[in-house]
Amino acid sequence: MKYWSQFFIPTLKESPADAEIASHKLLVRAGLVRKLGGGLYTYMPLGLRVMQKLSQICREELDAAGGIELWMPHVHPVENWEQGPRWAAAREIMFRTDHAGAGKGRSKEPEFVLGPTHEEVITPLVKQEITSYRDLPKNFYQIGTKFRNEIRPRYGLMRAREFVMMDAYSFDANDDGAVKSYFAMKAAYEAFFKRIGVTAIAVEADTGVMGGSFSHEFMVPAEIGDDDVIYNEESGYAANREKATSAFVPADLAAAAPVGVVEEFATPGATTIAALAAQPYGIAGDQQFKTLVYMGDGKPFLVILRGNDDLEEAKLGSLGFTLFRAATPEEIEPVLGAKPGSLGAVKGTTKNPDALAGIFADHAIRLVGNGVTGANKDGFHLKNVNVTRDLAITKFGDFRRVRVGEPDPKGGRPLSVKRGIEVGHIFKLGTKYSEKFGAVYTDDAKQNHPMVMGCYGIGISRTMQAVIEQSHDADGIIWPWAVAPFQLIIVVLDPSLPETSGLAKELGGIAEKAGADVLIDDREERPGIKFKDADLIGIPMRVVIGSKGLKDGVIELKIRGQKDVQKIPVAEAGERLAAAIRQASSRS
RNA sequence: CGGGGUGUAGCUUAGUCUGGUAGAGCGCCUGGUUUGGGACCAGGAGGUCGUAGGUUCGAAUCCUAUCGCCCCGACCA
Repeated sequence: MKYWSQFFIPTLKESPADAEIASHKLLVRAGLVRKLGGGLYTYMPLGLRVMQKLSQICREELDAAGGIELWMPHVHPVENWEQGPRWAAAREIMFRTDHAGAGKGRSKEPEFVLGPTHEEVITPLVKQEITSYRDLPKNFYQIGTKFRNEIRPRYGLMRAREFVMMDAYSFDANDDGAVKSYFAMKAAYEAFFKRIGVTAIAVEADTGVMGGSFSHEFMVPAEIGDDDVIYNEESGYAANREKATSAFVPADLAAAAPVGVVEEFATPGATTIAALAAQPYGIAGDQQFKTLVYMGDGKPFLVILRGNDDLEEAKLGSLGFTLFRAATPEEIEPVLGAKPGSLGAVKGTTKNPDALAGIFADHAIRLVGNGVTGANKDGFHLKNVNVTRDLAITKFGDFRRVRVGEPDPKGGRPLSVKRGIEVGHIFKLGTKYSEKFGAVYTDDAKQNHPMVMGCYGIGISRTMQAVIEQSHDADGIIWPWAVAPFQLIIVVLDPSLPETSGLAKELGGIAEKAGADVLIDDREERPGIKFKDADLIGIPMRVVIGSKGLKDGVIELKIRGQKDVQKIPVAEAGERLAAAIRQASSRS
């Protein structure tokens, strides 16, 4: 039981100037957080209580799923990262210590980094501690601070430089076990989000810099989300746009027969798909091949798409390059022999084919069959280019961005899109890290194998904001019961009177016994301020004790977000309140 | 890192174009009247106008540099 006057809940009437979205404004207005700098926040007493509740529920669900909690350092020797598989890609977002040596009597200071996640720490630890199949599987987790020097922090806690995350790492003897661990975690995540009263849907996701073989993200549907979820409600298909695919290209599509010899024609000034589609050429986008040049680990490679399709850049991650980016015109010309706008991949037209790391084609170009592409000669294109005869494709793959309305891959129904906030992510990693760090075990036939890993994250602080984004109204936050900083607020309208303050204390005690965290607003403020504040900070259950009500022998009980107010005789108040609390607790 | 915007009291801001005593609301302090949905009256404290240079008789205002913050893009839990 806390008294408002002795606690610290600095609420604000006005929204801070630097907040744009509802949840960010409410975080600040309700006194949950205060900003130190971009992406750096103090969790104020009320916000900390929510974080602690989220952490505890997360802990309980992971423990139930077999997780083992530990605590790893946030400061990592840089060597761990240099040894790991993703240093090149991850270093950009990592905070690093000064490497200078002066002043401490050493020729060179050791270099440290602040941990953005902990694969590079847990894997060497497990290598050291676990060597036998008898000790597998194991799933370790921690709940703590993560550091990422985000280029652009955003929306309060939504993308912060320092944030609180649960991260878990599973180690299995074989792939079947790893799949089992993965789906046990998926179930634990679903239980967690259900308990905290948040709608979060699991969607197929790209594995990104983390690597690994498959992955799901947990998305809270919200307009302000950073991600597009492509889905069909009926079939149950849901995927991040980066990963989403469609049945747009039939799997059994036959290869198109050639229609004639490849022929060069002049296209002065026409350097875009649209320009070729216009007069005088009139070549529709779906009759063109689009040739893009990328650099993969320093070597150029080509991506061929249907003319009117867009590249989904994240899908290039499946090609296995550690780092890739679009090539610059200066890099393109020596390889292909032309500037962007006249590029193609027809055999014999590339200036320096040996420089290429590969030619990768999206399946959809098979729909083009015979089409037009750049001649690798500025101002010229080729027609009658046949996919199988004329293009030396290294590998076909899914590289195009899906479009809304295309048939979903599960049932052929039209795909839709909505925005989502990524609050959790699970990866089946495979042996990427265990091989790099030598985390092997010996099986019952004395054979050594790398452990098969999975890794899992829930953004606890981001989830707190996602809850607000999903659950608020014009007056303020509406906390789900399980994560509310306090579940019951007792508003004492005349706190100086012994009968009101005495009754508040008595009812508060009863409510606590029934399982609620209780806040008593005992401030000497006008009623309006107290009601507004109670709504703003979003306490789910409210009792009002005032001398007016006591004259009639009643107190009031109201549920946040509902309109009706129950008047309850003082004599029944304790019992009725306890019952209401038990009911609310059991529902959450 | 590219593009756009912005920095004035604890908070929200006016004033900047067109240089001339820095103004308001909220909050805070004192006194009074109030007291069931962000009260009212009277009085008061609080600002080197992000920072550093420059132009000028004179700079919040014009110029240059620099830093912070916000938004859009590429990345992430």
